[in-house]
Amino acid sequence: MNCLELAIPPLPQLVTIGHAFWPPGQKHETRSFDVYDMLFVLKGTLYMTEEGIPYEIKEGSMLVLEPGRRHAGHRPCEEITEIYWIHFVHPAPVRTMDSGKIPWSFPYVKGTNLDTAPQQQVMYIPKFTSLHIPDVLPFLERMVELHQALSPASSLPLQTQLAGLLVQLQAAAKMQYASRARQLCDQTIAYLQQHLTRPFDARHMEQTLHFRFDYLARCLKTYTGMSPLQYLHDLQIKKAKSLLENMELSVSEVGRQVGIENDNYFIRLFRKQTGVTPGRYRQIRNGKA
DNA sequence: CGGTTAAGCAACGGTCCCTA
DNA sequence: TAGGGACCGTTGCTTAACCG
Repeated sequence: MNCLELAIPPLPQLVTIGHAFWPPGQKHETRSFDVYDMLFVLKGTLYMTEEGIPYEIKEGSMLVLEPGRRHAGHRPCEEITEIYWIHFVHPAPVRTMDSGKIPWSFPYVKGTNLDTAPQQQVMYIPKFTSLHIPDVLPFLERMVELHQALSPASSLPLQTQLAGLLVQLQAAAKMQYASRARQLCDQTIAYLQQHLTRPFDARHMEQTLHFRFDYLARCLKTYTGMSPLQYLHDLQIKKAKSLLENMELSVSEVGRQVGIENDNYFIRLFRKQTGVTPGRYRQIRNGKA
């Protein structure tokens, strides 16, 4: 399934939302404008074409029309068709990606107290997919309600409902189409993040995730290129970097905080991953190099 | 003198490759 | 998929040098 990759921040901003029942014979107008148009079909079928590509949006499906593209209804509805539409503004998608190839667990660099701008991140929404309607309907209904009684008290909740809906769509894209190997890779990453400060224990990981260690390691390597231990070290060194930059802890204490008791080993590992020793790294980052 | 870093050594365990 | 073996990385320990 194709997903649109949108850069955040900023978060998408809602322009309008609507709920309608289209009678048989009604067809979407032909137009091109600079907002995203998200269409959810609850009953019936809507026929939409975008830049010459036809879509049949059946009951329980959604389609995202992109800004700046020409879209039109290429066939009238054949029955009473219940739809929700949402218009929101946001820069054009960075790219379109197959959901199976999205690096869902790629770790972002976290902001620190020295940063003055948010780190650039991305979000994904499915371009065209079927949905579990009970998951998204509460968001749609609440948004219509808030939009109808728009006021200073409801405008922020309305925008947060849109964000919640987008979270739901992203989660659906991730879960519905991820292979078992991909899911196991994500579970392994979650395990490593949760057990960051504990000594690595392959047997405990097997028992927790209910798969043989060999298989879990292979799944992880397929999508991250790293073994479990390598991935764990990557997480530990990232956390150590943050502690060195932002806390007044000794190198030994930083090592302990990230789960590496042995000073010597911590320094060697840090140097191997970053090319510099922990003390040197702190000097460089604090501008004392 | 204390904190940090480097290096050598040995034991252990993980990884990789091959075979059945 | 499992097991065996070679290789290599990790880990803990020790010693020593450097620096403020």
